[in-house]
Amino acid sequence: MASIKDVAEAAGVSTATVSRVLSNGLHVRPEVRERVMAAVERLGYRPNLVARSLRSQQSNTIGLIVSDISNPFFTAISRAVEDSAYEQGFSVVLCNTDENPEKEAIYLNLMRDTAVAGAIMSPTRQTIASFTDSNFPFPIVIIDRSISNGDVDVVLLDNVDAAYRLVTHLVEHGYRRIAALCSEMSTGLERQLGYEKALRAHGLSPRSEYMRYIPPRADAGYAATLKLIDLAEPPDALFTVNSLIAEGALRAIRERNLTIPDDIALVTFDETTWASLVQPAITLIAQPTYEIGKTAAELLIQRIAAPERPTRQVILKGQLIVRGSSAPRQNTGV
Amino acid sequence: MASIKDVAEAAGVSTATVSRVLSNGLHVRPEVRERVMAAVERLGYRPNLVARSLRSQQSNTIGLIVSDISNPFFTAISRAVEDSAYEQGFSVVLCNTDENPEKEAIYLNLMRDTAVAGAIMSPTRQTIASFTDSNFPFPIVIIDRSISNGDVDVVLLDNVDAAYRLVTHLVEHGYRRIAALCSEMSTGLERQLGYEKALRAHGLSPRSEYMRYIPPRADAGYAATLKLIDLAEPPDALFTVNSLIAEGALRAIRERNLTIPDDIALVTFDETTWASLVQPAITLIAQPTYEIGKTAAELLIQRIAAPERPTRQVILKGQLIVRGSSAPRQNTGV
DNA sequence: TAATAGTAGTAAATCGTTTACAAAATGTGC
DNA sequence: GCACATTTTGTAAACGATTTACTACTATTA
Repeated sequence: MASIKDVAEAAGVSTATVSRVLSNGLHVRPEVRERVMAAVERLGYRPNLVARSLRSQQSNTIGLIVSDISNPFFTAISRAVEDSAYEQGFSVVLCNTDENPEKEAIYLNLMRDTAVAGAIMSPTRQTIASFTDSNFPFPIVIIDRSISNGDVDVVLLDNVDAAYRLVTHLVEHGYRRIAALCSEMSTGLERQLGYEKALRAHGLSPRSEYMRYIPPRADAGYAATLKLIDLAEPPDALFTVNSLIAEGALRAIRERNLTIPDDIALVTFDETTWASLVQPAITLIAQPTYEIGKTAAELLIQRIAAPERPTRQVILKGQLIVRGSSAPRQNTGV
Repeated sequence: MASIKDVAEAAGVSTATVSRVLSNGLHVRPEVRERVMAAVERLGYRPNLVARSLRSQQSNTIGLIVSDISNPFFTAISRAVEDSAYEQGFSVVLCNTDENPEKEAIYLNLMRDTAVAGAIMSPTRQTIASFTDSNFPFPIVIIDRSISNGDVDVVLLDNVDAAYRLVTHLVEHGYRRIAALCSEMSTGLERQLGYEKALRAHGLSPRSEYMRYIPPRADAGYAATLKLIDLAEPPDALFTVNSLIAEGALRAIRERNLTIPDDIALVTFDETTWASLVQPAITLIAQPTYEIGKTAAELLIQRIAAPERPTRQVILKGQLIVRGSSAPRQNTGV
């Protein structure tokens, strides 16, 4: 494969001149530039990005570190990140952590060792706890989860507000015994906050037996929902904090032959294909996933260009999409 | 950040010795090795992978080039690829082509310029047509689509067989007017072949008005299904070649207030969350997506280690999952 | 004891760029 | 035609690792 040396030789100039022609074209006679370009063309020369990266101490690669790309939320984000990166001439290294801090640490080290230009990540709880901005030798944008200590760029949903609106919607539609399936991620906790705030705002008090912390997985949502249904006084509505938990909940409700929303209403976070296809369709808060990913990529690329600019926290609002799963409660009161 | 030079200095040896300690440990006195390791530890030294890559002319990165990571099929594959890569110490660069040959070419050039160890790709039609194995300076494994010319590693489904079984299942359940929504990808064409083969094997002849070529998108599936439904003699079953088309088909069927399977049966390819959650659930051929991705990654990594080994074509069978959307046809014959 | 083999370590070349600096060429004003 | 500024070009040193060629030392064997 032709190197810059070959091009220089073929054009009868030094490598420095070739480099100048290719980078900015400054301080090069038009005639020489033509000769160089011709040689580049003829030899099919393409700059070696590894060498460039070594010399310039940075690359055009960004890392995307999420818990699981199979989660539709992160799938959409990754698509948005990759699109934006492509537009700006960056490429994306994909990393799944499975919420495992060790895996996460390994990936962060990899980022460092390969001199990435920056990374977008949804950190595990441990990392959030120990986070300080000086940890990393490259810029980072945090998505989805909030970081209390540390001055970083962040893009996330207004979770408290979103949960508040979702639960308020349930109350307004006549539901009173509203149970919640939350995860222990920061996201889940904030949504719990919004849930409780909404209950209180409408004169209802949170009941501990209606509040469960579970891992964000369908099987966990399934198991927890069965337990809720089997309570002496089962809930008349179920609030879940993500689509995987909701999926499990739906399966459990179906298994017990309950009707949505007559026996129990179901609302959740995150728009998915299935949420609009099942009958009744599911009421939910749609996160602007594509926009989150796009914004994160833009923030990152801007910071790469200007490391000293002040950090930004972008808080996006969710969109309440009302569907059949939370239709106004018939007849029965509390 | 500490370099190998700093470590060498700190340990009072040359950089070559440090390198040897870190790579194989050969020809180094235990005492010296200890000193070096201590220095590595103390300085928190981590080898610079860019430098290593430049010197060794290859990296531990592999490319994954697919049409769209949002397609659940490719989401699952990417997860499997990333898992396998992680286990073997490789990282994955994600590329979406949107079936655009130019984007694909840009990505392939990027792979070359960054000296990736290899790539896994689902090529666009144009690339399939012009494919020759000598095209690329790095190993490639093709997934999902078949390549006629060129001696490459390939992992794909036995599409003809899968489609044959799916359509045969419909026929056995009493359906006779079976329409097909195919894409023009090689995958779609092979599935069409299986569809026609199955019809003929059971004494039915393919009807051109029941055969549509459409892009693999939900909106296209929706539009095409409406047209089929509005035919003078509409089909009594619909065979679609992927989950996106099926999604559109389902929405169209719902819009026309038809009942599945009484008015029209629906079968498709690819297991998705929604296919098992809608009622009736959808009969389909589940591709072993995780296995496809895992196998592809393994083939690739093996070839990276041994470039001269003979190529392999791994053909996997799909799994027919029978559900309500193709329940045996009641009363009415043809 | 000398020849030989093997081990331990060093210095320098290499991978392909970019860039600071120096040198050469060109242009300008008088 | 000379001094000086300006533009163009080349030289060589990085970047940070690996690897080769080579030297020096130790141990083994006849």
